[in-house]
Amino acid sequence: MGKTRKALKEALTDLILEKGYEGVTVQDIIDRADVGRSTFYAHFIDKDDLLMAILADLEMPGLDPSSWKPDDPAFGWTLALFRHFGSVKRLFKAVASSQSGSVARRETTARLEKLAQAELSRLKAARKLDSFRLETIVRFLVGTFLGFMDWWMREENDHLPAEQVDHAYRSLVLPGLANVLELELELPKSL
Amino acid sequence: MGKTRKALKEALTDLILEKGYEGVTVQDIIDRADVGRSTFYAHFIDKDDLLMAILADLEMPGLDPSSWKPDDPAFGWTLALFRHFGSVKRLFKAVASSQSGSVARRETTARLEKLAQAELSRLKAARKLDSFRLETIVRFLVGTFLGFMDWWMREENDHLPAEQVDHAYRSLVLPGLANVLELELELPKSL
DNA sequence: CCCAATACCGAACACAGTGTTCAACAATGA
DNA sequence: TCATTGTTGAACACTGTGTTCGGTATTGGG
Repeated sequence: MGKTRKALKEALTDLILEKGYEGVTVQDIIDRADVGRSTFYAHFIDKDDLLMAILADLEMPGLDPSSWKPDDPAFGWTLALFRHFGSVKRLFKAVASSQSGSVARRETTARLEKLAQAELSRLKAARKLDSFRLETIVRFLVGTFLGFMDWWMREENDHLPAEQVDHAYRSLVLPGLANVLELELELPKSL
Repeated sequence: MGKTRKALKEALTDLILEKGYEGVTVQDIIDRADVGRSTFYAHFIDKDDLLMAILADLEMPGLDPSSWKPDDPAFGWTLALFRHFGSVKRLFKAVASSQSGSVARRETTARLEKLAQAELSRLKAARKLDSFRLETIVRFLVGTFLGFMDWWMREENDHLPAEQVDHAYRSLVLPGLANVLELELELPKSL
């Protein structure tokens, strides 16, 4: 069941971590995976396609808006999100860090924006917002989230527990949200 | 006075806006600039080098931390910063948008981080912070700033006045800052 | 005005990487 | 067993990079 595919995905994952997505050539990948050149192209259209396949392994199980209850605390799921990405750290670093291919970054951004959008429309406060302001807020939430992820994934910080990252995220991001939504949120202090 | 250099810089600026940095070839540039191939390499090492030269035109005059008074309002200069980048919109889009070459993006980030760092160390509140927390906050400030810039520079939004962008930035970002620094800031409401 | 320094030109080249093709070989399983 | 499916690697055409070099403009100081 896809031994070659798996070998190729692992090879690219490793190589990205070693020298960055741009620096990896198809030759590097097939050498590392010990696979023939034509075999690579039998499985994937190109390097980007392989990257997308790796990205597909980065599912976000359980982070499904349809499972949210109407009276869950606002943005209570950010910790689960950090935890999830933390559990696939290696993959995330290789695939969605700001250094990697921008294809994967866009994909991840799009998924997170859906999540944020769903949450905002769940809160009654969002009704007051026109689509313009709503888009601004969604971008803010997702942009800062990925910013924290990038920071977390750096060598110096990747030992930190998801709880601490989430705490920092909430202390810095949620107050702004509460401000513009005129909403009461539980705000962690102190960092 | 560098007529050829200027032609090359303008050519690349145009071309980035048309098809993105990655998609532009040296051939494209010299065709557009009507310059010989070897002439290009007589002036610049490669495409990245030319990009850096363009970046150098993106100075931030007057945004010099040494000119700040001790009792200026905290982060009072963000509007000036948005105004400045707005005035070189075309250049910024070509050079420092997240779609362009990451070289320039890193440069710009580094410059802004210095600015934020200077401001935080000016505020007494920063003394309470260890370097770890300080770095977190700096990254938050700069990350969000560039996030707002990217958003502003999009086709649909680039008609907005700097004041409105700055207002949105301050409403969303400063509350978080006030929270973790336990600081009183003038917070704009509403978005 | 002259002419030498400097800037520019463009063709040709070596090189690296991409993506395709093809004939042959290997593995597998009904 | 044998047909299917997966794999191999060499050869190829192609695009783009960066260098070299002989020759041609431009230009500014004497």
